[in-house]
Amino acid sequence: MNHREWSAWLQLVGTFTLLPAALDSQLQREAGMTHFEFGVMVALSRQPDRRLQLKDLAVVANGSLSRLSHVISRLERRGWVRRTSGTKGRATYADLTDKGFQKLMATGPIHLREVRRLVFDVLTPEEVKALKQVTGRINAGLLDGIGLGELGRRARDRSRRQSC
Amino acid sequence: MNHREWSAWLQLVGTFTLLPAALDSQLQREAGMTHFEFGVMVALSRQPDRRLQLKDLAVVANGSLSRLSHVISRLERRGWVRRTSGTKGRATYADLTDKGFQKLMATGPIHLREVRRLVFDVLTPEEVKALKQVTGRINAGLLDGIGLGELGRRARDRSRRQSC
DNA sequence: CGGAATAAGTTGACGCTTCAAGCGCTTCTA
DNA sequence: TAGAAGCGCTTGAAGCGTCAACTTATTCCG
Repeated sequence: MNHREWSAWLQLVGTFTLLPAALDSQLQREAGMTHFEFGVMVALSRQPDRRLQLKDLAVVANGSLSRLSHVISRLERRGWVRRTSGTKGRATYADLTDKGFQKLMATGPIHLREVRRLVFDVLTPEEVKALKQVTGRINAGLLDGIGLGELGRRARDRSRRQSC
Repeated sequence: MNHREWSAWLQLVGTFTLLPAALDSQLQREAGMTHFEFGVMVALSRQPDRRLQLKDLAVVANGSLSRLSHVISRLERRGWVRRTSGTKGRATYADLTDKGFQKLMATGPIHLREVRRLVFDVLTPEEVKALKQVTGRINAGLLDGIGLGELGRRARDRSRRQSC
């Protein structure tokens, strides 16, 4: 790891330590919700029928199913989301309620203003482009890794089982 | 917020959701420590005498004093760090023990390999340069915000006091 | 000098995330 | 068609972070 890489690494660590903390703190203060919860609600609001199966929601929101289940319970308690037992077997859907949609409409602009202030106001258009490219590549690797990891694990489990 | 910015934002959120999770998970599994704890120990190890006052450690590690106090307690329980009441008044120092240093020597390479795999292996040298530049600018803004906030608060408090 | 403000650090409670275990539908497959 | 395996989801406990309150030492200032 050369000098430039090390210094880039320190900066990256700084960003993913400070930025989520800043966003969470602001959303918590001004809207009583987490950044993750906000992301979940945004994902729901972008669907035509404002609903999504938990399994898919987990992928979109980059979270585990377990985490999502807890989060949906909290959002349900606040009346922003409702669980719906889907018609097909074990599927569970999360529906954004009207109250949840209104909350989102009220919160969105506040949050976006903060994002703009903390991120895009300090970057030139070329830097934005570079940011998108770099994070895109890192994420591809991360998601790839997960995919490979799961497949690998399953394959391993299967072969282990066969060998017994 | 235009289209390119929005897409860059989604990628950035993905990165700071997935990357810390991946790093924490690996460090937890293979070394029984958090990424933040690792960072704290690295910071200590870089000092000539392997010690740092908590207040300064907090700045270096991008964490609150409270968080640090808890973390140091945990590290102390594992024998990797020792608290030392400094000679000057209320200062408290954190000392990296020999055991802690050895642990760090054993863990460092494992972690760095993962960092390389997840981040630098997927980036070209130009992208590394861009990453450093962009995150550097964002962090400057974030720290500035804090700095301004504190200075602002103090100035406000002072002027309020004077006006009474 | 003496009291107020401040700075450094600690603590405990509360909320969120993770991890492991478990439950109940499906879908294979023998 | 019955049993096994897998999937989608839930749950409870344990660990970590944050916040607010508190303690103690220090500095400022009249």
